[in-house]
Amino acid sequence: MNKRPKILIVDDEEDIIEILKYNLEKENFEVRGAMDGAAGLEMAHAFKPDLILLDIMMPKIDGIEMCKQIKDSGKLPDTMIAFLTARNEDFTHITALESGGDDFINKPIRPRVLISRVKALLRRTAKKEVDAIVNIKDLTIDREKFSVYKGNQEIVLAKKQFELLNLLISKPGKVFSREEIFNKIWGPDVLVGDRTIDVHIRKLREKLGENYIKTLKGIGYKFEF
Amino acid sequence: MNKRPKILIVDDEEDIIEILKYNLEKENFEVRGAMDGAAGLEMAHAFKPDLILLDIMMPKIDGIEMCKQIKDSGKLPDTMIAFLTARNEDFTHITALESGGDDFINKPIRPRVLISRVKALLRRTAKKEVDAIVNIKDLTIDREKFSVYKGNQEIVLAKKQFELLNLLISKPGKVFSREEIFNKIWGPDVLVGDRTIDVHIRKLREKLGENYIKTLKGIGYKFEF
DNA sequence: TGATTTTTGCCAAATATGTGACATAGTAGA
DNA sequence: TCTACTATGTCACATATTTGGCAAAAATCA
Repeated sequence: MNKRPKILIVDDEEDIIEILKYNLEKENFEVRGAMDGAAGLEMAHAFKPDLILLDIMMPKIDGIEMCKQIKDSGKLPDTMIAFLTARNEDFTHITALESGGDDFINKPIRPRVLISRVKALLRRTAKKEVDAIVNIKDLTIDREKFSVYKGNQEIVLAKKQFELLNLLISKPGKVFSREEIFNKIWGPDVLVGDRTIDVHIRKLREKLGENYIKTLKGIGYKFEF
Repeated sequence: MNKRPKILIVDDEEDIIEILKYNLEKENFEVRGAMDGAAGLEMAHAFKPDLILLDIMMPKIDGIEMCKQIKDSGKLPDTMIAFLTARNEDFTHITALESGGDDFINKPIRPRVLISRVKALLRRTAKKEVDAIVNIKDLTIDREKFSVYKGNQEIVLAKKQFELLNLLISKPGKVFSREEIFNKIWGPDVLVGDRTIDVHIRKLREKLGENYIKTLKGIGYKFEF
């Protein structure tokens, strides 16, 4: 890592901020604090931290609301948010994750745990790229050149076949329902029979081999890796 | 949010209803009140609220019973239920959770807290999307990949089996009545024999192992964690 | 114990998908 | 223009898998 990661702590208890700050600075992070949601929001946009540690229960704007505003604004796409919560607040956990938070850390906070969680979260930030060339299993898909290699053997795919493969590997492992496939490849208006997808899948399988595309009956298809 | 969320308050103290109503209406919610469980049930089905605030201690039908009846009927799948409880009633917390409640709000009620909890709960309703990946015991359920892992052993489930498991773990520990399961998985119209669920449960148990799904005779099934 | 409910093994019906043969349309090259 | 070729889509039928159901056995409750 080339620069000191920046962390913003938002909590209405000054003591907590101080303790966290002390521990994190010891690990060479750059730390700032804010004592309520409004101040936190402002500082988030000015300071552009890599990570925000956010207490849920706060006056004025609560942590969840603040998180939502940050995530919705889209202005800090690379900032991770972790909630600080009291134990036994299972419900808030769920809401917190739904608001777009990336993790939560239970109070009372144990410094060791805190540090390792923080580091783990920052590692996640580091890699976030989408590429024109995807390698998966022994396949290489080049979205720009419109070509697919198995090992270094080129496989020529027809357009629909390529689109289909491309869709499936856009989220390897994810199951795509037939409906989703129709909508994404044929568009919502085109009307084709329901055997059509099977046929294309079959042709793909003929060219690629049997061990890439898996059928889940009644559910859809997925690329297996 | 496009429409005014509807809230039903059920409490045997008129004062409480009035105070809550006043505060919630100020926030632009549509509020109704009922003074006992029976009336509450009736109004719940007629009014179809987004959220029910439910006192636990009530004459005739208590709050927990009322909650159970609503959740078991499966007819108001999108209605959240929050209990109003006096502090230090931990034991009721557990029962209340198992009855399917979604949150608790402690009395005495502080309007600020009330409002923010209510908003949080409604946010949950709106964004129906739950986490794609759930970990529980040694199981990992990935809703996107439509797959289940026990440790790192993949277990392949058929659609209905997956749906069933998914329902059960959506509230671990909660007892799902057969009726609720029917309504949620088959929908209110489909007609299948009442041994059908058992059969699917069996197949799930065959695949997962015996220690996950517990039968409560005459009541229903639950996922034990 | 008897009554009720659930589990289980076995099987049948319903459904979804795979496959081969074929129709159509578009395209490139002669 | 014609021909040969390919991509796409369709159909009918074969197959595989899932789902639902019954009845006997087992478990549980009262």
